[in-house]
Amino acid sequence: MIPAERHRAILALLSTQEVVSIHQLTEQLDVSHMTIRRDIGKLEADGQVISVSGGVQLTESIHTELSHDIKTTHNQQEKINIGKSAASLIKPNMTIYLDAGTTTLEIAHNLVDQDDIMVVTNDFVIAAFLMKNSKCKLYFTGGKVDRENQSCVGNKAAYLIKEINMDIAFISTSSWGPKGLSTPSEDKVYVKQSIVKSAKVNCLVSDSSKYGKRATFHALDIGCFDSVITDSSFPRSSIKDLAEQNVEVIIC
Amino acid sequence: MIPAERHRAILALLSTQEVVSIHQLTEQLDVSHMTIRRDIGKLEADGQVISVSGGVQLTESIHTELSHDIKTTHNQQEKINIGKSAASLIKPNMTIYLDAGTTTLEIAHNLVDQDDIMVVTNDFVIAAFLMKNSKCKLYFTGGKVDRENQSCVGNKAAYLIKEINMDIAFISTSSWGPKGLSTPSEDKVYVKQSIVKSAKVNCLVSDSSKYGKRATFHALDIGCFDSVITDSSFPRSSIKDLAEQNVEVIIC
DNA sequence: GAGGAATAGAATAAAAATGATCTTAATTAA
DNA sequence: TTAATTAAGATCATTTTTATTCTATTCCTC
Repeated sequence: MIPAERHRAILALLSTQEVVSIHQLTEQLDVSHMTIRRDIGKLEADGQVISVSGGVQLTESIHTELSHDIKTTHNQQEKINIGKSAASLIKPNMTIYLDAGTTTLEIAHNLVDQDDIMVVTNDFVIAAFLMKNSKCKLYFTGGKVDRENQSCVGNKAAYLIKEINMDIAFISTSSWGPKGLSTPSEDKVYVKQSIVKSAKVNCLVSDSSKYGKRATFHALDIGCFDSVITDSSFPRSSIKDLAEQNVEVIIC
Repeated sequence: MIPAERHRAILALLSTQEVVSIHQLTEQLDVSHMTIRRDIGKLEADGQVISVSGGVQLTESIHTELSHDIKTTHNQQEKINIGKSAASLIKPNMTIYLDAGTTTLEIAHNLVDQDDIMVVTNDFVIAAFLMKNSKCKLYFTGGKVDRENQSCVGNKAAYLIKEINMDIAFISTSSWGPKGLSTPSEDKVYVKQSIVKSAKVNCLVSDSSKYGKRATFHALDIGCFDSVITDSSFPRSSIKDLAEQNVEVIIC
C-alpha cells in the first residue's frame, strides 16, 4: 500500500467515524505508528484533518457539523449488517431512494464504489457522505428542513420524489408493527407515501428494537412493502404475519 | 502494447481507483517499472495525472477537494463586509433566499439571532450552518447535487423556488459584468432565473474581483436586480452604467 | 538492408519512506 | 508521592522508490 492510498484510507475511515485512533490505524493499515504519524502530519499540513491526542479527526466541514450524534451508536452492529444486506440488492444502473435515518446511512457506506447508480435522498448526512465519498449521480429532495433528523420533509419534499421513478426504495422508520409504519410528524407521512408510489420495489430497513412501537401518525400499511430487512432479534412468530401480507422478511 | 495504449490503460484504471501503485501497473501491463515511470512522466507533463510516491493520482480529485477550500479564503474580508451589509436589509418575518456561494454563507453567519425569518437556500453548507446555529424556518431547494459547489441545481431545484414567494433574494455569482450574470453550467441558469421571478427584491452579492469575468451561459440581465452589494474596488465608472438600468450599487 | 529515432530494460546511485528502538512528556493508577 | 501506562517525537539502519545512464531491441524511413 502506497502513501497516497493510506491517506485516502484514513480519510475514508474518518468519513464514517468522526475520530480514528492511531492504534486503530496501525492495525487496519498494518504499518508502524511512526508511519501513521507521518501520514497524519501530511494530511494536517494540507488542512484535511486535525490531529488530536491519540488519533485524528476531520476538519470542520458539513461532515462534522452534520452528525447523528447519539443515534449512531445505538444498535450500531445491527445497522451495519442491515446496511450491508440492503446494499446487496442494488444492481448497476439502478435508481435508488435512501430515506432519512442512520440505518439508511449504513447502506450509503456500502455504495462508495457504485458510481453507476443514481441515489435520491432527503437526508443531509447521507447526501454529504455520498457527495464526498462516491461518484454516483445524486439528487436531493429538498423541502422543509427538519433539524432533529437532519433531513427534508413535507409536501415539497414529496414533490421531487414523485417526479423520479425509482427502482428500489429503502425506507426507514422509528416505529412499526404488523399493521404498518407510524411517525411522530405529519410532514414525514407525505414523504413516505410518495416514495412507495414512485418506487418499483419497496424495502423497509429497521432493526427489531423498533418493532412494536407506535407513533401518532399512521404513515404506511405494512403491505406496501416487498421486503423487510431486520436483525436476528426479530420475533419468529411475526415473520408469518408478514408473509401473509406478501412481505418477505430478511434476517441478518 | 504501444505507449499510447498504456497511457489510456493507466487513465482507465485511475478513473475507477483514484490512486494506482506503480507495482500494480507493472503487473497489470506486464512491463518494467521504468516503462511505467516514463509513461507517468508523460501523463504528468500533460497535466493529466500527478505522480505520488509509489504511484499516480488523478489531478481532478485534488482539484475538487481544494476548490471549496480555496474559495473560502479568497477575498474573505470583502465577503464578510458584504455579508454584514446584506444582512442589514433583512427585516423581521421576511422570507429570504440565499443562493449557493461563500459570499451568501457570510450573510448566513449574520442570521443566527434572527429566528423570526424564513430562509430558502440551495447550498448544503449554508443549510448545515443554519440548521445548527439558528432557529429560523428553513427550506432547502433540493434537485440535482452539484458536488463542486456543494449545492443543488437544475430544474428540480427551480421547482421549489417557484413555489415560494420570497421578499428578498441574495444571488451570488462567479462572473458578471454590465450586461449581466453568466455561469459555467446550464443547470444553474434555471435556478437563478427562477429566483428573480419568485422574489420581490433581488440583490446581487459579489466582490468586485468577479466583475468583468464571463462564463459560458448567460443567466440573468443586470436589469433584473434592484441592487448590487460589492466592495470598494468596484470601478466607479461602472456605477453609472448600472444606475442607468435602475440598479443601485452599494459599496462596503 | 542500412541508418536513425523511439522504446524498453538493466544497473546504479541518490533520495525518500519505513520500522525499530529509545527518550521524553503527559496521563492515570496505586 | 511514585509507579505504570500511553502518547509523541527523535534517530538511524533498512528497505523502497526515484532518477540517471547505458545498452539492446524494435520500428520506421529511405
